[in-house]
Order: sequence, then C-alpha cells, then structure tokens
Amino acid sequence: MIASPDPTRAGAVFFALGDPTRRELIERLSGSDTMSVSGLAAELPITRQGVAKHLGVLERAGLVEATRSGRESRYRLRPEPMSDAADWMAQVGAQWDSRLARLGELLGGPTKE
Amino acid sequence: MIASPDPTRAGAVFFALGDPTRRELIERLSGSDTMSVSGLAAELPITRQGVAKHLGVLERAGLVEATRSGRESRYRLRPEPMSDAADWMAQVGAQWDSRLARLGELLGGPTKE
DNA sequence: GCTATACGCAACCTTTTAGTTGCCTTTAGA
DNA sequence: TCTAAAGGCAACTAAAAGGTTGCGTATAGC
Repeated sequence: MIASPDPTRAGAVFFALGDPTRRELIERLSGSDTMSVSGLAAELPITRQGVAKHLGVLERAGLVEATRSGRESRYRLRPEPMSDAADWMAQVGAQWDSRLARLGELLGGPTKE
Repeated sequence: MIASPDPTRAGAVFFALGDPTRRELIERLSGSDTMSVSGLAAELPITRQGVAKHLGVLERAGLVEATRSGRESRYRLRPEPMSDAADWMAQVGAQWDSRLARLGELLGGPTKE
C-alpha cells in the first residue's frame, strides 16, 4: 500500500521544493512532530500570511498535513510524495544509463562516463 | 570521486525540474545521446528561443551540457546533480524517521506510520 | 464578558518567469 | 558565392509567484 509513483504529483513536489523558503519549512518540520503557523513564522523573516501561503503550496503537493487543534492549526511533515519525485529522477537516470549501455554495445566495448 | 552532496545545487535542481517543459526536455534528452536546440524545439509547442531559455536554466543547474558542433549546439543530459536533490530528500526523510523513532521510544512502544 | 492570540480570506504590489518577436552572426552546401 | 539553416542576444509582454497589509472570526484564558 505504498504510495504508487505518480508522475503528476512528482511535478508538484519539484515545484514545491523549488523555493528556498519552502525547503526551510520542510527542514523545520522534519525536526519536530507538528508546528503551528505562527510557530513557524516566528523563526522565519517573513510574515505569518507568507508562511501560510507556502504551507498551502506544500499541502497541495501532499508534503504537509494540517490538523486544526483548538485555535491553532498544526502542520506535520508528510515525506511520502517525495518518493514520486525520486522515482521520476531514477527513471530518467535509468533510461539514460540504458541508452549509454546500448551505445556501448554498438561500439563493441564498455562505455564509461 | 562521486559528486559530493551540494545543498545549494539541490535547490537549483528542484527549481529546474519544477517546470513541466523542462522535465519534458530532460525526458527527451534521456532517450538520445545529444539533441540540437532546433531538434528539441521541433517536438515542443514553443519557439526555439523558448527552448533555448529552458536549456539555459537546465545548464545552470548542471543537468545538461552543451557542445558546439559546427553551426549547431548539441545538448547532452547530465543526470549527476539529481543526486544532490535526492540526497536532500533522503536526509529530510531520515531526520523525520529518527524523530519518529525517538518519539516511539519515549512512548515505550514501536510507532508506526 | 473582555482581551489577546491564532487563523483565514481578500486585495494589492513587485519581481520573476515563461514565452514571444525582431535582428544579426556563423556555418553548411548547392 | 549566395542562400538557407542554426543560434545568440536583446527588448518586450503577459501571467504567475512571493510577499505584504488590512480585516473579520473563532478560541483560550483571565
């Protein structure tokens, strides 16, 4: 029941991780169970609303999950979708490799990088 | 020596792969040895100059390499920097895991996802 | 009940990004 | 040599992204 590789989701993950502030958020969340929006904003040089927007992007990519607890919503890291991105890269790399291998055979010798 | 994990380069890779057209280019390049700008542009719904810009982004991220051959410049895939991105994700995931593990110990039982 | 905290929503501004058109240079080939 | 193909460079446009301020709503706690 592992999350199946979803090429669509991979794109969202790449996009989400393409922003340094969002990577920063991910790193913070990887070190604690859950964090509130304000808690995260307190550690960053941008406003709470700015953080909230970034969390929205991460949530749409499936990388974080929000749970409302009283008056605050706590965010938890959800690393699973990253495997879709990793799969995409592995697949591209593999195809590249096999292409290299075929080329090597054609040339009649092992081809090194 | 394998390319050492470079967190800076990881950001550039995530950014570069965050665009669907650039992923398309990467996929095309993974299937052939080298391709010219015009060759790539012929397969995509955007202009040659548009493709050239994307190739510039990919090149700055280290994901492709250009070689001028006569009047055309041929681009080759260079998948190595992707490992920086993969390393970053793996590290985040590992930290998250170990945090979970420690939490599990504190609670006196194995914690499942 | 009142106040301060934590959010969500919406409008707005500024910068980047994706993509275009136009023009000029270099090279392959008939 | 003259032309057509391949590219680089620069200016410009439209749209998206990152970020802000302002305001309204719900909840915790005195």
